[in-house]
Amino acid sequence: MRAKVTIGEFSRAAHLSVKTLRHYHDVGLLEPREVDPDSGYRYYSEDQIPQAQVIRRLRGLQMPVAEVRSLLATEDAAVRNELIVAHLDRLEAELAETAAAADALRDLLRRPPSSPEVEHRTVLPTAAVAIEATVQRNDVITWWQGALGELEATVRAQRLTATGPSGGLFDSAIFQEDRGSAIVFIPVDGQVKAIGRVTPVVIPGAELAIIRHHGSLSTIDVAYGELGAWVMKHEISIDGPLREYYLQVDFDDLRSETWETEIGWPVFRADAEAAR
Amino acid sequence: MRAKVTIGEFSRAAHLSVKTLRHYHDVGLLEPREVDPDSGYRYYSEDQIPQAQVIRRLRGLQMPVAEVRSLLATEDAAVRNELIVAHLDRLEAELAETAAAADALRDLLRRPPSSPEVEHRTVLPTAAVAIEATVQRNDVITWWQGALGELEATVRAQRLTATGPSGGLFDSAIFQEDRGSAIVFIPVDGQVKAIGRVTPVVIPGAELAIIRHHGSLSTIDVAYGELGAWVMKHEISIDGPLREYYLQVDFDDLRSETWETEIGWPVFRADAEAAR
DNA sequence: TTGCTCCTCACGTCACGTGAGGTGGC
DNA sequence: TTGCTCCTCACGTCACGTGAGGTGGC
Repeated sequence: MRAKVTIGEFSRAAHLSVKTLRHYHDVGLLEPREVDPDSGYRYYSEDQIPQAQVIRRLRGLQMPVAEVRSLLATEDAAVRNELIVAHLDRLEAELAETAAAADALRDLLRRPPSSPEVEHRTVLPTAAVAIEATVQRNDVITWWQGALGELEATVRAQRLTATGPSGGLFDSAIFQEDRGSAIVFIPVDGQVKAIGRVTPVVIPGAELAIIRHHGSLSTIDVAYGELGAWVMKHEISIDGPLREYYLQVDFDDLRSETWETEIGWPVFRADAEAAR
Repeated sequence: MRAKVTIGEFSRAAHLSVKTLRHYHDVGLLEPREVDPDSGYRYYSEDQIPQAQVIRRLRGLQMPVAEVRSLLATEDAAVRNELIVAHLDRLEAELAETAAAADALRDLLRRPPSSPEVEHRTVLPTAAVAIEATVQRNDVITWWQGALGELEATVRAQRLTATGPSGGLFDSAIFQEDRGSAIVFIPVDGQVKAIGRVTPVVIPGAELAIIRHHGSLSTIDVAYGELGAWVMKHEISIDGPLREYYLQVDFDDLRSETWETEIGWPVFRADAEAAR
């Protein structure tokens, strides 16, 4: 025995508003079992309630409607559950991120205003193995981790010798337009075979203003801000990719306090300006 | 010495996209220090970077733009920091909520499909002390906790005797339109003085289909669904407020497994239908 | 002078909510 | 029959992103 009920009644049992149910019909997320062709009245069946509840739960956990829909289209219940659990795991990681960001902000508020120590450096062209890609701002960190891992594996496999710390070049467009070119590299000596995404390159030389960031990468934006302010104040900023050098790393924990990172900002006439 | 820089350069140092900076100008969240009246070019000052960074952090923590703006308008730095810390605390509570919701969903997926035990009950009109209000869906739980607390305090203060478990009446509109009337009550004997929000009322009688929900209130929607499906299937659902009775409570922890709650759904002709 | 940077609209996105104006069902 | 429920537009909200078409500065 299966009853058809109006949208209002279904709304009460599913704990979804009438407006929301109509919206879910429009976008094909939850279709009423029957629609009266004359009146347009939607009729739901009592056995659609569990479905509606799962939708409500997933939306409550910020899963996008499109994702919920494709998830529910999955026939195999086991696969479906796996997808949900995968989302929950991602969510958990995000929660940890947010909690860390909150901590970082609390720290920031307590931090005394520091006068940054900025150093000038002339960097010469350097042979290296590198991975390059066009990345979205939000994907940078994930991409960067994977790419550095692949580079290190390649260096080990080909028995190359690193001639300096690993680093990265980040196109301004990544910050200005949320999308741009990025390169990570490890300087090496000798003959390199291109494998996978890894290619031999020469990292171009540059005049850089350099600041050192101690600790978690989640607060590196502060160092960027200090360095940016400094080069602006001295009116020596020029266009070009921003650089990072990873002096002390801990790839297992990006929020570890053991990280030591240098940030380089392209400038001109370093020597003349340094005397100011 | 204070330099004026273009939007693009400021963007790199602040790690905010050019589009975002223009948007923040439009909505008055972060105004450039200077705007060229001819070209419309925006010029930022290097000393605006810390401000931009705080904005970026707060937005990263989902603080609405309007809230960020009013926060930054606060002159007193100590007050400002307090507001931020308050937001972080709220956020933390939300994170815990989300984590619990994720757990609840995992449970839901593991739960075997139960055949709900539904009972019919004729409830007689009952004298009670009560608090009533028009509530938004999102505020229901907060309101409900406060109101029940106030009721209990009143019962103790006036040395009244509870004649049954506390309960609530929730207008359908709360679920159907996200906003409606809600009442919480404690049945009592004897003379009652109206104090604060508390008034003496008679809770109307009703024919109810009742289901019992064991454990955390965060999964009570499942019980609502089961009960709703049951009354729909038996075609005896009628309009009227949904009811709850709190048999075992633990106000310190809404997610405690010790909660015992009855949900009542208005129905008609309970006896005739019960025979089906 | 070229090419890059900056500008202003206007519209799109996401997941609904709001409200007007009207009809259907018990 | 009344009043409640349901319907369909069309537009609003929030925080930007996208893209067209055009101008300014080194």
